[in-house]
Amino acid sequence: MVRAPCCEKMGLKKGPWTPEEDQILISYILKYGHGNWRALPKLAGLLRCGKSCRLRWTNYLRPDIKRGNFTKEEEDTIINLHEMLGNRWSAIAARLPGRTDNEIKNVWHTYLKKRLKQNQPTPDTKTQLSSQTSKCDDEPMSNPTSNVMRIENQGHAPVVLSPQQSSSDFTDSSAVTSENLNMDSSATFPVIDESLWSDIDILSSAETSGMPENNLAMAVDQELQFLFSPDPATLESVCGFGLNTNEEMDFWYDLFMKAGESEF
DNA sequence: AAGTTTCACAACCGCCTAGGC
DNA sequence: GGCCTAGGCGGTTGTGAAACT
Repeated sequence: MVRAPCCEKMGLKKGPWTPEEDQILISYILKYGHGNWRALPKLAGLLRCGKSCRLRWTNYLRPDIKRGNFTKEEEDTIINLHEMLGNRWSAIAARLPGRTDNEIKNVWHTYLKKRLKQNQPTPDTKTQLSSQTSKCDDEPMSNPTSNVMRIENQGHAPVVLSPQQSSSDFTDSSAVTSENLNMDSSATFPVIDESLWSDIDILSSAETSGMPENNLAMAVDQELQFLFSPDPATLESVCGFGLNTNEEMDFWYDLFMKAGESEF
């Protein structure tokens, strides 16, 4: 892919924004909106690239942004969500109204990570928990095997998201706090690996391409056994908490029917 | 008081993906 | 189907302020 020339080469300004630039950007967006970020700076009369304008707006100028220190509740929420989601800052930000992914990321790196380290268990207890901790501090602590854990919490039970869904799909839900998460922060959930969805895509296309039902059932069976190992009870618990939408319910129901319900 | 280090956060960079053509 | 672009995301850097020596 051919990259657009950087701002400086285009004679565009970089670095901190001035109050005048802010004012121009705000008044333009309030008047005309931001349909096309690339065209916006030109139309607004700013010597900035569209990307810079977008970042300035989304991270700083947006009227719904909450400025000021994070409350204890917000910090706990970030910690809980980070434990579940890892470094998916935008997903975390979607659950904290008025906070941006950039702000949350900064708070995490400068403060919360250290706070967590201070509260970290002693080496003994650490050994016991070793199966739940990852090599990297920034990786989800309850996610020992997968690259990305696609489990999100929608009020009560965690939701397993398909790749077509994002946390922003749930922005209508109220802000998540450690209280209304309604969960034990030490609770761990079976991990859904990102590869699950691609595997299921493959199986789905096999289905539509007319793979014999028995073969398909076996393939799905094996896939699920593998993905949800170590034991079928784990899978059962996955079904129990993961199916919060009718679509998901139907999807998994179909899948399990084909795989042979008795197995689970 | 001056120099150095650490902290906090805004901004940038580069990669990825969806969607249009 | 392949190319291109815009927008989104996470990682990293730059810089001013605060704290420390």
